[in-house]
Amino acid sequence: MPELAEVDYFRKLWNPGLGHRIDKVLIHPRVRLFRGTKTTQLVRALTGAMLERSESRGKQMLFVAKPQKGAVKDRAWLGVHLGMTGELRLEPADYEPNRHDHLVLHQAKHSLVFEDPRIFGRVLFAQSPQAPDWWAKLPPDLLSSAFTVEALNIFLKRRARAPLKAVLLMQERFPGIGNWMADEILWRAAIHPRQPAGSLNPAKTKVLYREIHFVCREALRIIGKDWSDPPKSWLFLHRWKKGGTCPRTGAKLQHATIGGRTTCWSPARQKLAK
DNA sequence: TCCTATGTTGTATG
DNA sequence: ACATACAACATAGG
Repeated sequence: MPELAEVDYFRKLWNPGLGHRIDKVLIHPRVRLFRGTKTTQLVRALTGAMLERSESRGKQMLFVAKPQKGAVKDRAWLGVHLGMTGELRLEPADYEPNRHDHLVLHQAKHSLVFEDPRIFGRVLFAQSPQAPDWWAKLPPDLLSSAFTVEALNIFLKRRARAPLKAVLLMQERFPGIGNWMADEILWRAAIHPRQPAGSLNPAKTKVLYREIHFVCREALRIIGKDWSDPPKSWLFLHRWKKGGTCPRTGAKLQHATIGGRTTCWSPARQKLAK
């Protein structure tokens, strides 16, 4: 389920483990979640290491651990992506992994668990003095100063013929935006999800930019804090309801597959513009 | 049985 | 080379 705010919520669930040693590392025998990484190296480096800090950027998370005394000096960098069904949990110290638990970090007081039934998620790992490229080269955060209206406009022009719904899902420019956030943003901006990305005038581009900011900021504040629901004034709470109506117009919401994903919009509010 | 699911990626096509 | 579209990945639940 995780997009920008949900990812940050899950990241913070592991906060009680920060500042504590990892005594044991358990890996699911089916290592699909670890594709592209050497699990033996990961287990060796993290065992005995002290979990120092974590960050999230878009849908990616990073956990940094300091190896035990006497071991190599390089930090251990653990990358986590939750895919479609991934979750992080905090469990008791003696926790035994279940069927869908792929990574379990045992500590003295807790176990840090990464569960993912569909295995669309991913774990990355590196041991190096500096953050590895897969972390350092991520696109700028949508709330950072590097994400400007100009940057938005350039990207929209390059993806000119694609529907905006599909474009907002592109992580290379909109890290953290997923299916529900894209629908929420377009609904607020009163833009039809099929509107070609290159067809927005400067005023509409600014509106889109503003709503990207609004949804990212408020989602982090509300959902990212404690998984609270956003207010009823958001599309979020209405979009999957049977016979759901637009909280602004009261008209019936519409659904269709756009950009390969089920999309919800309010036809009374979001009209295709020429 | 068939359809759906808050995501990415490899591949085909233009 | 670049942009776009879509099947594939894997599991559970309606």
